Amino acid sequence: MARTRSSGGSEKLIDDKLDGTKRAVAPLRAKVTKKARTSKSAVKIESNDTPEVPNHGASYWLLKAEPDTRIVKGHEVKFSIDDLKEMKVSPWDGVRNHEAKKNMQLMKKGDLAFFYHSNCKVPGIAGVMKVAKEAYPDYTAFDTNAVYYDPKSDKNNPKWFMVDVEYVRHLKRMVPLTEIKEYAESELKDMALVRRGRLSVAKVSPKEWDFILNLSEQKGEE
DNA sequence: GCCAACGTTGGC
DNA sequence: GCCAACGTTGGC
Repeated sequence: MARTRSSGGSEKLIDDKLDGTKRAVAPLRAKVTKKARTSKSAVKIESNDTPEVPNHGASYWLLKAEPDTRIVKGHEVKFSIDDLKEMKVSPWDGVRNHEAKKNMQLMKKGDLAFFYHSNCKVPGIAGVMKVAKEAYPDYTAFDTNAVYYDPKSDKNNPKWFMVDVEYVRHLKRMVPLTEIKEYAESELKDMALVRRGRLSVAKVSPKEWDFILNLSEQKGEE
């Protein structure tokens, strides 16, 4: 389950969230004083009421995609960090698992995510991206010709959602799954990637995030 | 390409 | 609403 390079498609079919969970609080840009734009009736954002999360309220995630071409129902499926780099921004479509979907619906614009390469010679974390658009209906589920068409998803009551992600960077060095597993009983013992291998969209704790970034900076010469 | 782990489906 | 059968994920 992963994003695939989708064949064209009307990207802005539906732009609004349909689940009504809109949250007014923008990711807090640290100390920058928020100037109300033209209107004094603009909502005042006072306090960071999510103090438990560092990095100013942003969260970290991990999303899996398959970088190698594979044929699924007659369609080529493939999406790598290089593809994302080329596209700059892309919808992350094709997630067909409820827990993964739920995680995508929790993503906030500006959150950071690891791009994980799965089902390939060397599975592992290849790069960093950020959430460019929060969850909205996955229109590929409505498209009878799409790989991940789901007849049970109705435009008026969408079953599947996606976010848009934006390329940030490749890691200096890809961090392979084998290496991550070396810490499965220590620093990364609670990591979803380790404990819930099949979940394609998972949360990453700030500590795990930093730990993996550190790994990627070490033994860098390849 | 095998297969373990785990998610989903459907009969009862 | 249990649970066996079935399907899928994804590392190896």
